[in-house]
Amino acid sequence: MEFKDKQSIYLQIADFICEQILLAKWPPGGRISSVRDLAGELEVNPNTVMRTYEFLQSKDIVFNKRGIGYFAAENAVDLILIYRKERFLENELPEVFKTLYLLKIDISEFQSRYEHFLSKTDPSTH
Amino acid sequence: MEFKDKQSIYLQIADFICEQILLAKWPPGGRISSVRDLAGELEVNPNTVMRTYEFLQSKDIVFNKRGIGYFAAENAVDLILIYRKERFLENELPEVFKTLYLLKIDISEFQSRYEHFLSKTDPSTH
Amino acid sequence: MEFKDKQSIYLQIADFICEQILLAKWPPGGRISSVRDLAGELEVNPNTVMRTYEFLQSKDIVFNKRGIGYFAAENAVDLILIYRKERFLENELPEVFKTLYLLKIDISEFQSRYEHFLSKTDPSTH
Amino acid sequence: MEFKDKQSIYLQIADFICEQILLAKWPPGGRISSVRDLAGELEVNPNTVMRTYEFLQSKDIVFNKRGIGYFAAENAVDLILIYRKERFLENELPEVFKTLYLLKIDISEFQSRYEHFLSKTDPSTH
DNA sequence: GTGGTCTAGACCACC
DNA sequence: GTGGTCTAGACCACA
Repeated sequence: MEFKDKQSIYLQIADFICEQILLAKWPPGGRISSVRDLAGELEVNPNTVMRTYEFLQSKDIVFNKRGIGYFAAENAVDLILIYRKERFLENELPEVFKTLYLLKIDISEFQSRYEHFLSKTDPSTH
Repeated sequence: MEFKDKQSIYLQIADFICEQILLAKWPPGGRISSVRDLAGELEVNPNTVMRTYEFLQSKDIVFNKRGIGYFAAENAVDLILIYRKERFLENELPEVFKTLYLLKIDISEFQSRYEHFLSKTDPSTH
Repeated sequence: MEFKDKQSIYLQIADFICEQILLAKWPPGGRISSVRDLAGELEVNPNTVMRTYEFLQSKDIVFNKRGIGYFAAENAVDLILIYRKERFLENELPEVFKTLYLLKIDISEFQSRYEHFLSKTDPSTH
Repeated sequence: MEFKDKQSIYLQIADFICEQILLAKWPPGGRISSVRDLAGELEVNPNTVMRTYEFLQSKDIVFNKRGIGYFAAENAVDLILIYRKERFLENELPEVFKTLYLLKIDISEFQSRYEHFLSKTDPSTH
């Protein structure tokens, strides 16, 4: 996994984990990778993964069983959707709207670009 | 002016200045606020504004007349449009698409929210 | 049985066993639950119960007959009282006093809460 | 400052800071020690203090001004009182009551010990 | 094996 | 100067 510079690695890992859960690759209630395993897989320091897990635990998206490991919460999908939707609608979307407006990008151009994106990502919809 | 945590203050100020120019509130070729004035107005350290001006100068959007002050470039609007459009299409838009997809936000919901945004921002279009 | 995060599980089980003995639910000199049974009942790993028994054995509160099982010591009640009283007066009480002082909780409030606690726990005193 | 073994250092530092604020030694709204300074003073690693500050920030007890430092929140005293009172009433007090009951410690003995504690801590009340 | 904490030291962006 | 992040490596308690 490659990381971007603009955001801290441990938050990028958090987003990655949330996506795995949203896409049902990691089942709610199930055990998730151990700190050391995930660190090895992503080629980062275990402390960095630890930070990610602490962050997600503070949001109740994952929880810990002592000596056993971390687990995705049963309602993890809902919590992630709430958390990301809030972040998106409150912070990101207004910025996008402002930029569309300032750059005079038409909604139809936006739409056609989105359809192009979809056709690459999720061919099943076509 | 309030600043967000996720992005550095000097870049947020740079965006603010670009918007003023795009919206024709600060005319191309005209003198822009002095470092000291703008710092006082935005309640930030003058060094921070200085950094913003240096950043914009490196992009040729503003220039400096020694001892007099900073001025918006004649072609500032074009430069800003190029700069922001590139940033938007390359970096921001893919993220937005991914989020729309993950959160299952429909394009029609996006569109109606955008129209609502427009009606608040620019009543002249209605 | 639910366990708290702040203290290790095997010590919480030790306290649980001591309470059973103090409350005369497990008679001194009598056989106590097998490691396997108690582990099943509390839904923990047998190793964890094993550790509890070893800990209590090191304090002479329980002892082991090889091949038969664990037994509460004849003088278990006295030992537990000495052990817990020491821990309480030396460690816990000073912390409680400090908190009462910092939070400005009056002794009368403390007392009324204690009476409420007693009326729930041990109705025979009323 | 000396630390106990049973609780992690960064949480002990958090309690220490809260006490400073409760005792009005660190004024609400005022700047608190920088990460490095406090680390040097307490003779711990800066990362450890950093963790404390992150923890307190997550509870809104302190906040950060970028590049300037950490500040105690204006309503820090209230937040600390709420936080500690909740922790005390929900977790610690029931344990104390149970112990008083199990060890058959009389409330009058508790009270006299508390008065002795007060006379050492806060002579002004006598 | 699991997580949790701490240290040491580095580098960075930012004010 | 400030905080923020990351790495490396160590040690510990716990299951």
